[in-house]
Amino acid sequence: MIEIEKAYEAKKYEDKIYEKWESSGAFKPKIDKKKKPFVISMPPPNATGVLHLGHAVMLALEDIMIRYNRMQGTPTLWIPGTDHASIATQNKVEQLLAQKKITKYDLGREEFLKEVDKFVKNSQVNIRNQIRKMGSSCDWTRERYTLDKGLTEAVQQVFVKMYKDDLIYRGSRIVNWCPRCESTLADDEVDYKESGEKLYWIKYGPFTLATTRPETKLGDSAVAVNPKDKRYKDMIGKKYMIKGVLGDFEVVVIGDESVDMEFGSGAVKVTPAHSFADFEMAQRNKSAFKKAGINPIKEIIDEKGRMKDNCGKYAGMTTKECRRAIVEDMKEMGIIEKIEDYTHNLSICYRCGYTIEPLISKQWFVNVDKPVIKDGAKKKSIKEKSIEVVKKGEIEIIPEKFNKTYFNWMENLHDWCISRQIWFGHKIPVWYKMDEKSKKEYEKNPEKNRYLLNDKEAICSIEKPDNKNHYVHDPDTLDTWFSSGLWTFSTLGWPDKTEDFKYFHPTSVLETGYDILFFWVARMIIMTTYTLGEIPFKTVYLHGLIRDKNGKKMSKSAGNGIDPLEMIAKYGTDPVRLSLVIGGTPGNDMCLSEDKIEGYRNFINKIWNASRFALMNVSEEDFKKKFNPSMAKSTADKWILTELNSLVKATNIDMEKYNFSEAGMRIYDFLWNKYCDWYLEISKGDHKNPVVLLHVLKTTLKLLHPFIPFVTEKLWELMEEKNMLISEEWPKEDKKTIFKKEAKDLEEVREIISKIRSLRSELKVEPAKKINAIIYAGKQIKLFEEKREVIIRMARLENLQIEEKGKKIEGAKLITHGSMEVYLPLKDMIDTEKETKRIKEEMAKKENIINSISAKLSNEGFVKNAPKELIAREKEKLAELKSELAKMAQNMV
RNA sequence: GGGCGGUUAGCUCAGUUGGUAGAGCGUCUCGUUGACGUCGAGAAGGUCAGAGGUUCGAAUCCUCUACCGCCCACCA
Repeated sequence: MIEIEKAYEAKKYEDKIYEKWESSGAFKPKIDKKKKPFVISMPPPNATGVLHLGHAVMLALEDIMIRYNRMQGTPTLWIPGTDHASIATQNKVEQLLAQKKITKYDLGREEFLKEVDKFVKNSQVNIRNQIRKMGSSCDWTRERYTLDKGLTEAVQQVFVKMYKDDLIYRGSRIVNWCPRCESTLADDEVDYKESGEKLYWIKYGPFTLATTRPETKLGDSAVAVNPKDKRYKDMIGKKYMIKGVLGDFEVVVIGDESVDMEFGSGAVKVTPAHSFADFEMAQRNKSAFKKAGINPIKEIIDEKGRMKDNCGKYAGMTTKECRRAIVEDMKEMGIIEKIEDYTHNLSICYRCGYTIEPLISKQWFVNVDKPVIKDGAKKKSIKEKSIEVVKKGEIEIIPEKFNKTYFNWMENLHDWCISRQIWFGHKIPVWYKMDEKSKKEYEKNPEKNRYLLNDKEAICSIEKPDNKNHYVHDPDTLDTWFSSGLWTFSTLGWPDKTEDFKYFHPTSVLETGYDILFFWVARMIIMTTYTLGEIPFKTVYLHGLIRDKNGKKMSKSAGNGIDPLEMIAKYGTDPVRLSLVIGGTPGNDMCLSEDKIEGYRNFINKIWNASRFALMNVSEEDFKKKFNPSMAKSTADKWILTELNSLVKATNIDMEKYNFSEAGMRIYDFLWNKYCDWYLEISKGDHKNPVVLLHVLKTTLKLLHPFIPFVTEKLWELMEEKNMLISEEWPKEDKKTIFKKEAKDLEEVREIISKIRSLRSELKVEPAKKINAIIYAGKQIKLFEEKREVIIRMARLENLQIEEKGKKIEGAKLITHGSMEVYLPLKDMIDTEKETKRIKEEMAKKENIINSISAKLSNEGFVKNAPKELIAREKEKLAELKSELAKMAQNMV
């Protein structure tokens, strides 16, 4: 007999329990080549900072999978780590420096990177603590960081391999450029924001055309029209002189299908150097430009978003300033016809929100269409291969609906721009040969003198080329997703052929939010199938976004955010985990409120108190007894064991199908509504069986452990178990604990008690008032005799008479259950009028059901086509209802 | 513009091969019964968005409509 506190206090135990797990080595798998391991690479949080709910739900779900598999006896590995998140982190540090009025240029590259490292080290300490707070059972001895030496080597090796395969090339193309970050961005790193702008109608030689960006007129080289457009058809191929604010200039008219005849005047000015659509149009119409002798590319905006020197008096202005000035000048010249309000989508940087400036720049790209992966006689592009592994089912995406999204994205993938003009990140392993003079010149200002990097004299190599020539390292760093694309295998020691790599790769599950399916998941598939020729993971499980109570996105500005750490401090980790898992289905967003967390805190306390009761009722001696099915004595024992067995069975199915919410709910229901409300209550009477009481509880604790590891582990410890629960064996089905007859019997007792309770409540008989009851139990007389004490106590009876059968008892209320009858002599306690009304309503309800079932049974089609079992069940139900209805009439006063 | 998804109790959502609907929270009534008031007992509450179709039978499958949401593309 053990006495514990009345309420569970999470704060007192959680940190200690975590420490105990970690120091015991339970998080570290033992490599056993006879067994297939279960592996998850934790999506590495950005090294920028604090844990939010997105991380919390990720950690909760992954820890559930990990603990479940570990308890199955599978060697289980969960690798934690952090991502350097180049742009995000660099921006963050720049912001911090800005508070001290320092820019990165003040510090210089080297010093700035030292600052970033300091910041990252600090963040990592926080992140580690926060991951621990969530109870995550990951293997810290294998923790990795994308800028680790080993991972950096992996990145360089893959780059070199791609370079040798001619998959990587350096080229001048139009790119998304963020003038604030002064870097390129990948297509999917661009966000769009609706913005109220102006549409300027400009007189343009023989045309009038509409534009939102009059300042780009300085870079125009053509006017495009739709070849089907009768108005302009004859002008295609001709050259025109256009009056401009800096004097006249020449354009050629090109015909392009993409021009919308309905929009504006149907004629578009073309600025290939500063618009994606225009760039593509120029490429499609190369010959027209050539014929006209016009160079399509006229660059007018620089990397800082300012007008270039070729823009005369506008040179040096930002594009915005230039627009204002140029519109004024155009007005003066009388070439502005009208200005309209216009709303459209502005492209902005996903990291800093600054307006994107498309411009032409020399960058490194990955060719996604070049056939390079050998597949039998054929060769496949990385894009094709990545589509194939999902199509063939080698990788399964949960929920399935994201397959389509994935294919759609992959199929439309363009060459991936991987170079970033960011200081923080993996340097591109390319070296440029230069003479001494150029090198000196270059090094004075690498940012500005990039043009000196001659890629015809470039060498791709991890080490600096070692000879007498002068070499300059490529100043750029790689897109952060390049390195995270290697995450599943770079963390396992690749390119070294380590034991870890050989044993644990490919990983089992990749669990993450659907919002980074493209950013990360798709890139891991690309990079891994290309580099290793194998998939990175077998299953992708995508969770949804966490929203607030009203389904709104949580954000700082809206003030509706919930801080997981604050909730943990208030309620404990277990409730936070449960509230993030229950009610969530893969791929769907989920609402979270503090109420919900509080509700699960109550559940945790319920478990604590159920255990408290059990511990108080189990003697020293009983503790030592090992449960076996023959110890089940009473009907209640057999019922709860049968229920437990089906719980175990259903839970296992749910866990295998990744239905964690269902699994959690089912265990919740079992513990609260079956174990506590019935079995435990019954146990307070004559039929106490401490061994079963404890066995059922302990099995339930095991099932709950992946969901709520802390409280279950604490209780396990209190039960004086030697092993920690984290390393216990997961419950299996045991057919010997199925007692069909007894389980059904107890359900009948439960039903009778519920019906008496319900009637008492309907008739407003106070709980304190004890009443008499007579049960005609028929064949079940023995069962009801056995359960006499339970019925009296739980239905709050004074006297209970149990007979096999008997006469009607006049004036007593009748409850029926099957062929059983229960009479409650309540004559004096009832409001007759209300009671008559109630009975009439109930009888009407019953009649309705009877009618619909009879209709069904007299329907030829139903009888012919429905399964026999169903028909039999319906018939039985009908008979029962009819007899109950007949008996109900007796209750009419 | 292209694609995907949603619409079930007051709220948040389950519903697994089609067999007349479930949970949590909230609401109402009652209750200091030997673990728990972070509790217990009981109750009310739904034409499963609308219309049509397939079927003996539809929340579930098909078509259309309405409203909501997301992703992708981005038009000057």
